Amino acid sequence: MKVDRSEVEQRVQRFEEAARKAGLKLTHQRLQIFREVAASAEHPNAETVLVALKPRMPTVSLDTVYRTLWLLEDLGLVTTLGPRHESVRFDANLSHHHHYVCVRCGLTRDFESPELNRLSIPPEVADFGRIDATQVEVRGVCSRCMQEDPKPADDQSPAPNKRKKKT
Amino acid sequence: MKVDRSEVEQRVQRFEEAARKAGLKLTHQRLQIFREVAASAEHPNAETVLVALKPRMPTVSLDTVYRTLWLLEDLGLVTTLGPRHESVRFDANLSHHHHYVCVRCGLTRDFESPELNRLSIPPEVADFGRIDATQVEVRGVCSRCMQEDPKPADDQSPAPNKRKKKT
DNA sequence: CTATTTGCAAATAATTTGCAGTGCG
DNA sequence: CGCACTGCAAATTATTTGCAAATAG
Repeated sequence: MKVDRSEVEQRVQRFEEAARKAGLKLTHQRLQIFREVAASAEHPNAETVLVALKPRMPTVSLDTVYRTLWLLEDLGLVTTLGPRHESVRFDANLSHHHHYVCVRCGLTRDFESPELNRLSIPPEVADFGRIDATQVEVRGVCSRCMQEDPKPADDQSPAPNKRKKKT
Repeated sequence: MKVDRSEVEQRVQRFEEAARKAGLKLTHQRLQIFREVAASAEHPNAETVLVALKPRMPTVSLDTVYRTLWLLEDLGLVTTLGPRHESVRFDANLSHHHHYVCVRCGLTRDFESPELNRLSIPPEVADFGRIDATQVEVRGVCSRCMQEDPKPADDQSPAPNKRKKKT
């Protein structure tokens, strides 16, 4: 499943601009790695990106792919699915519920809502396959983290290359 | 954050019954591990469960915790948050969108819905912290996986102890 | 030119597995 | 009282890091 060529070009352009603005070097690797994620609607992981890149660039290494992808995340040009470096978490709540997740510390809390239990999903989603369940995920910064540092999570200020820490 | 004692007891009872029905041994470790997850609203990971258990059971090992937690998942008594053994996936789609996720193979597809972009979140959720975004996750089994094996995902049939495979 | 970035290989972290002893049913 | 279950230690997988060589600007 490919993303529209025009959309890809637009994304790439946004990247080039952001990189330039942040004073980052526009290397062949970075361009290709970003293009790969931007062109895929499959939400690839690092390994997948590497494999897709190999034919074009036989020498890229997995670590460069990782470094670039996290860099892109820092720049706000890609997001991640699922918990970042975190480990699997287990949930013994079997009733239909929804989640509030703190994007800083990973704190996750359940909440219930009969209304949210009955969302109407666009009909085209059914084309992807069978639908078994529907859940709302609310993302934000929890009260505790807000106290520690009230800066906005979507901070676009020029602070590239910051390294992520373990939780 | 603790779960109601009565709720915990109910969950434990459900576990004991399920284990007995499946012919599994009700060991001290299993009981305690389940009780720990059942009593926490924090969705602990294996490590956290282990640490919580240590005072009561200084000899439990991390691998037993893992084995038990996956067993509980097989029994349908706990679910997992975040991708199971999977790796982080990256998403270059910056517009507000939602996800369809195949629980068998991990395939993830975006979809858009102006309606779902404006969900009303229960006010008590704001108590957890700041709300930055809201996303719907639709789970199911994708068409491809359905073809391979149309069995229901919530299959409660007596097939315990099955081992999970890598994706 | 020269600070960034890359590729390699070795280091970590999370999770799994083989095996011998232990205990539940 | 046997076979499922456990604990240990070693294996595997995903991701990160140190460092010398390569390269964008």
